[in-house]
Amino acid sequence: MKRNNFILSQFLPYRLAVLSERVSKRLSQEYLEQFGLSIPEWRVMAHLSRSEKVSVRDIHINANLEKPRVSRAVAKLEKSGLVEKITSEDDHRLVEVSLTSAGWEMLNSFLPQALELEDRLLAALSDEEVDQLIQIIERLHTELDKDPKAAPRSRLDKS
Amino acid sequence: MKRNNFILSQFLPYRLAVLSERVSKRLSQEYLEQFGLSIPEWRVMAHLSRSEKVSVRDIHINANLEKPRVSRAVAKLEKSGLVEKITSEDDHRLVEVSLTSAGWEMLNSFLPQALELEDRLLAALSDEEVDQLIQIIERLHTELDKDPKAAPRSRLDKS
DNA sequence: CCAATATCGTTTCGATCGAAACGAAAGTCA
DNA sequence: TGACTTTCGTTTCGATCGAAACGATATTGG
Repeated sequence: MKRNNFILSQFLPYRLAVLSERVSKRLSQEYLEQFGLSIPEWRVMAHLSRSEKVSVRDIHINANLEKPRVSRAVAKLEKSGLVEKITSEDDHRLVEVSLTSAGWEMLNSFLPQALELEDRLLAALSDEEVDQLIQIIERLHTELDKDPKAAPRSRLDKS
Repeated sequence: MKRNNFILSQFLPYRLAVLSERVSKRLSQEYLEQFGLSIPEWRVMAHLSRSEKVSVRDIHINANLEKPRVSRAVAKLEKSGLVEKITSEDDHRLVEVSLTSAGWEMLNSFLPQALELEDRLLAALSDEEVDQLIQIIERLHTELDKDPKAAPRSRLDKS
């Protein structure tokens, strides 16, 4: 019956989860209201903003979504006309996903809002703190990379 | 068809989500394997480590879990004998949730592991960086507090 | 006192989840 | 070539999710 001094609200994994959920919820509220998109659907759209003719697997890797989630999100986006699916000529297993013009309209309308929300958040930090945050996140990932039991990190764009 | 320069992997909400999910997954792997607990169940246990005779509502507020999740987690924990539910004498609507001795055993066995995993992560950072991270998280929350459309923050323990 | 309202925890319901199985298509290698 | 393996995207299946409705209890206000 030993009493412990563990404090959930000061526990790093919990802290990260709470902040992340709060930020995500705030953002998803917008694209849900305005475009009826779910989180996986938004991720797919956001990823497509940089790449055309992308496979499901590519989205899976780069948008941190499990394969079934991508498959379902893409299917829904296709149904609502934001995205187009074409089976690749070269490899009939592959599907080439790309934005339709309606998809581009959605992004052109929403990306500025997304960036504005990010800016508003980051405005709470000094320039140095922003750098620190990014560096800290990177360090934590690097530490996880060493842990064989941690999920491998999706190859993130290094810029 | 305007091309945009939005980069998902550099977008703060996404960055936070990816890191948080990776950390959570790594940790939950352990308590799932060792004790068969889900994330909500672990959160309930962790919160109970500091408080006895807690209501469902209290857990809901302090462990960042929706009411149905708490209700289900507590029911499952009761079934597996880690937790006890007693309807309050004073207010028959209230349920007093508390740890059983088996529950304490679980925590005594697992909390050190949880803290060790946290330590391993934080070892990647200097002491200053740890402080910075905590301060940055706090600042971002404070910024969200100003946003009327953001979910209100669970009253977190201020220490 | 009693009606109206508020609060607590559970349950319902339709939606979403991911691990695993799957069929289809390519790649490998003897 | 032809069996075997690998890869791709989808689908199945049982589990979990949260918004809303719910019954039960407590509180409020006239």
